[in-house]
Amino acid sequence: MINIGIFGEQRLMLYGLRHILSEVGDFSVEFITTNKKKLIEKAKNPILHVLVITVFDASMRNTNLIVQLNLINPKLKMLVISYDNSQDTILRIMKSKAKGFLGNDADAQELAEAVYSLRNGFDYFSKSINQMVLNQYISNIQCAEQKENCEVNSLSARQLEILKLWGRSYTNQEIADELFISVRTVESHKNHIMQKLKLKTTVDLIKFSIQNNIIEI
Amino acid sequence: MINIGIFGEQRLMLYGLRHILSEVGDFSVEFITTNKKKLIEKAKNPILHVLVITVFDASMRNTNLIVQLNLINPKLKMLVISYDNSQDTILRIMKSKAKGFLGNDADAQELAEAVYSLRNGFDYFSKSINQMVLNQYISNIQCAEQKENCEVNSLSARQLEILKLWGRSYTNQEIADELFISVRTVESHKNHIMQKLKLKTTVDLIKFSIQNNIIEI
DNA sequence: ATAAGGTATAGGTAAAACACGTAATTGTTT
DNA sequence: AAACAATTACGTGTTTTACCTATACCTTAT
Repeated sequence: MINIGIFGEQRLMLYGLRHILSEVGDFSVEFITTNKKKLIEKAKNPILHVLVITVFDASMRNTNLIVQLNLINPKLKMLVISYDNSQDTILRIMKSKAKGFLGNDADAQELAEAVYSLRNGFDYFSKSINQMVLNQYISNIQCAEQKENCEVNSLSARQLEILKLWGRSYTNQEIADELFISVRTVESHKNHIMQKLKLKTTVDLIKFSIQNNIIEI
Repeated sequence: MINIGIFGEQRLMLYGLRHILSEVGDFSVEFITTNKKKLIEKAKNPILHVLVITVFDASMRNTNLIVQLNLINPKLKMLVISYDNSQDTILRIMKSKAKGFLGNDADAQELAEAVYSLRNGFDYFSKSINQMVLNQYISNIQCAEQKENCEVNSLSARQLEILKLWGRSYTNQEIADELFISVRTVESHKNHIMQKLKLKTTVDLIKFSIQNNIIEI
């Protein structure tokens, strides 16, 4: 008997998954919830084996939740079912320490297989996910093992200062003038910030900054 | 007995809905499919009463499908279940001649109610949705009274589409590829958006988009 | 004490994004 | 018929990023 929790924003999806799980294997669905706070409470329960998380895509909101859950209960195996199964999404989900991923084309049988795999300590990826993505994932894991914390606290005072000004819609030139440094230095700082946080686009950086109260919306 | 078809891109969701429907009412699920061509074939069947369509959001791809289905079989009532229940999405789905809309917080009971309503010739919208739409009208009125400043609605469908993709960290090139247009056109759209909203920086545009539920954090 | 590592500074180069024009086409509204 | 908005796209110049290298400074670990 495998104890399962189900989380997601779409209630009907959760009900559906509960039905499917009750049919395809020896599973006990302990809870289903659309509420993050409740989820975080329930995720602490050590009897829980697998947490099924349904998401839209790999937005920060979703990946952060997975990271957070992993910190709270590292033994809990997370299986992510995403509506969007683009490469980028898959990689970001896996980076956030989920143990399994199912895309749009997964069926009930694959869901069961995935749950069993996770319970037995193996990762599980949808068959449709190609090898290239898997390879990238592996290299990302190795990378993540080397350098652990990619958090707000890892940013220096100066880096935060630049981020804050930029978040107030300052241009690089204006930031440079404000801080009496070269525009190139401002650029360098931003580059370093992006590297540190492992972000790729401006949009991601702004989202990160908002979420971490560095800039105000 | 109400004859139902189910369509959507996520197989597990479809299985789940079939389970739920078989439990909550006197429904006969005639087919489920993730394939648009098959859907269009099956939608012609006059015995079909209600078509349940699960979508991600109100992208052109989705709204066009609904419009198309309505042309093929105007008697078929379409119930849309959307993952994204932002105001924009709801309004767009409503415009595309779907007869019902369920958001994330709908449960099995509401699904059944919606199907019965549609079968009986009534429209059905999630209770929470009504409130949201109402709120939007209120904010529109306030907006009109104050300024022309909160012009979310002034953005065209295409402009919103570009904004949403960009908000998911797509590069201009990726947006262009996705929509089969030139990178220069994407730039033009962004320029027009900035002009319309009277914004000056990328940062401002992202903040605006987050505040107006155009992009997710 | 010397090496290693992070930080702040800044430049080179190429690519991407942006600002500000112009403009053809299409559809809608008046 | 004329006016207007939306979609498409290009020209041109500026700004910002991406990805490097590099130096000076400071702390920490060996």
